[in-house]
Amino acid sequence: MQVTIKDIAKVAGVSHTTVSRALRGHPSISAETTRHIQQLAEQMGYVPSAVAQSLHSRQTFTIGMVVTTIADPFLPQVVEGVEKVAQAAGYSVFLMSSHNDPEQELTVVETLQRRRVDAIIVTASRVGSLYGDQLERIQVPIVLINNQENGEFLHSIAVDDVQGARLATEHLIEVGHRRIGFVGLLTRPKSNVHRLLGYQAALEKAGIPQDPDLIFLPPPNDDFQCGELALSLHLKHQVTAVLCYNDITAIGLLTTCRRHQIAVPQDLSIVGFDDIEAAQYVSPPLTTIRQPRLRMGELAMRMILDLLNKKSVRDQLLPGELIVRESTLPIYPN
Amino acid sequence: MQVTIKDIAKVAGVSHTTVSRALRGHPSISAETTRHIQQLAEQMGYVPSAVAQSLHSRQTFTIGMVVTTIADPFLPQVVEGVEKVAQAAGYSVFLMSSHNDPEQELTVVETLQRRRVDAIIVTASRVGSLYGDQLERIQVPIVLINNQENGEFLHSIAVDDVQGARLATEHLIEVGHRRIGFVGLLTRPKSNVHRLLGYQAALEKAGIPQDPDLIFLPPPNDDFQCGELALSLHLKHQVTAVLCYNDITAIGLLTTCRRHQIAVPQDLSIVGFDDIEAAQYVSPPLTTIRQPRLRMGELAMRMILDLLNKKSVRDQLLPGELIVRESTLPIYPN
DNA sequence: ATTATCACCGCACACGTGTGTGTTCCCTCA
DNA sequence: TGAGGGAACACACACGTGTGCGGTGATAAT
Repeated sequence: MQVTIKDIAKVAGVSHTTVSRALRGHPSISAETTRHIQQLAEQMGYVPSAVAQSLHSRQTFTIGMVVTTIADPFLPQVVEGVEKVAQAAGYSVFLMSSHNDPEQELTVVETLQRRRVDAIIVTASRVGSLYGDQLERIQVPIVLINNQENGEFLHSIAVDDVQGARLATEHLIEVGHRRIGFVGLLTRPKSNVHRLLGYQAALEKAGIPQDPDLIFLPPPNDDFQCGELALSLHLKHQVTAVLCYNDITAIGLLTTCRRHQIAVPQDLSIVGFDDIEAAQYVSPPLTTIRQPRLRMGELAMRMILDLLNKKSVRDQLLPGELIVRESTLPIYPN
Repeated sequence: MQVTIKDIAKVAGVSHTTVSRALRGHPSISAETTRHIQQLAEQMGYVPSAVAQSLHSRQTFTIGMVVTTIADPFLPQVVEGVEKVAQAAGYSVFLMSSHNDPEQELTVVETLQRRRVDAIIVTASRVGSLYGDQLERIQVPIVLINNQENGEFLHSIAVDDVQGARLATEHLIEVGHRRIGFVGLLTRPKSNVHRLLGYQAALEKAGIPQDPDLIFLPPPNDDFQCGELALSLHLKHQVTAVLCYNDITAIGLLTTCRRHQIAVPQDLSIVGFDDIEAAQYVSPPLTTIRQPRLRMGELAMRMILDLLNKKSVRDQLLPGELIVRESTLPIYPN
């Protein structure tokens, strides 16, 4: 059984009110009594109940972090950033997985309501169209990270997919490629379109005619398998370089290339997106667009804190960063 | 402002007691009233307060999941398993990082006490010697996953490091290797020793004399860098195969080999431990010992549930599984 | 000596929910 | 017709903490 302020009060021979005030340093309690009670609390191993405090103060100092699955290699760093800032500010994080299952998503939202979280962060979900109605009912701030729907009524932090994809494509053009393929993923509708737009913008700016055959949208599938299927871009359409929707897809393509004796980057250059951990470990190490995952998590939580303090915030669109490794090579090395 | 049972009571013209009972289907409330109130609750968007319920019932249906950092590639799957079982059982998970910082570890433990979590799961920490005293004070069940200290008073789930390392070493011996190196990590004292024991047991069983020079314990460092440093085993001591403490270390070694034009597996065979995601993506794909991470998380949470139900539980030592990929090769291919 | 001032502390209630113990009303049966 | 009983609900309190307000005693001011 846990020690309460009443227990301390009984031992100290005062009311629980006095104990409460002494522990919080209230000025109307004499210095001596305060010291005595604090010492007593220490001795008795008193730990205040956040539950009772929450009931009274109507804040829980908890936030809900909703992910599809924490096993997605993109997410751990984001969560790390969120947790870091949250902990420093005295908040704790409920981690909840939705698994892209509509029923579980509803359960998650309902659970967060029951738990009276002070705010919610949602990553890479199709929130907005699916269970946006549910979310609007909730009275707490919500921040979306890389969401796949336009929810204007909510706050968001996202990477600039257009700029990132353009940067990657420009890199390929710069080193001499002209037949450049794009591998998209239909499971991420919004950012897929944006990355495609960035790819096209770079081509257009360079005066390279667009060829619809070079845009490959595999049927919804495992990200890795989508990359494997994309080999046809090289075999059928003779592209010399490919921009993949993300690193997993790029690694899938990379793996298939090895199996088919296609040398990367000599025969085919490959660029990914995200810069997950594994990107630097594959061989050849993957050229990619880095998303500042840790910072995105930190920013999301900072935004939450601002919202809770009634400060005004504005949505953030963060630039991607080109990380040149060894999976891309000038087509005509000089 | 959230709807409470009192609000419903006012609208329905009954006491809040009746509302409470109606919503829980108490038999002493008439069927008609029950139906009416439940319908009213639905309409008014009532969501019960877990905070108030916790205060009354003295259970929070939350558990604390303590990790060093969620960015460790070993952990996401474990957390996934925990969260999955927890959610199905109506529990929510607080994710807390300790960052191997003693001060933060204390903060974390104190926070979990304040939050009145029903149980705690700790992964791969030096718990027991460091802040074990703190943990013993807590009255809730604690389960450790792959802990690095012997805390006999606590419950644990761990992979069989001895068996796993023996399995890996036997594999190398079986394909013809006799000069086999071992790369350990001093940052994980307990499992490091166990894996070393497994390695030695396999050598002994095969009648291969032990050579202290082949056991390499790099100074505490980044796991990846430890792998890089281990190249000396090959350069100085002519080993033909190396068992690395974990996959990150193995990948570090792999990367350095590529840089030094050492062909893997032709010149050097490498075995890792853990089977993290990246292991299958590197080239050559890494032969390793798989830890059933998802299942370990599930088992940990199931054990928690059993403990909360006063069932007796026993510690689990799970076998590792040899995953043969392409980083190991017979020394004399036939 | 009476009142004002002040330091210090306790009473009572609130937060939202759940439960033991009444309490009321109606019906039944001797 | 009165007692007994049961159905249906309300009262009051508890969980642990925090706070407005009022009270007590001592000292200072008039």
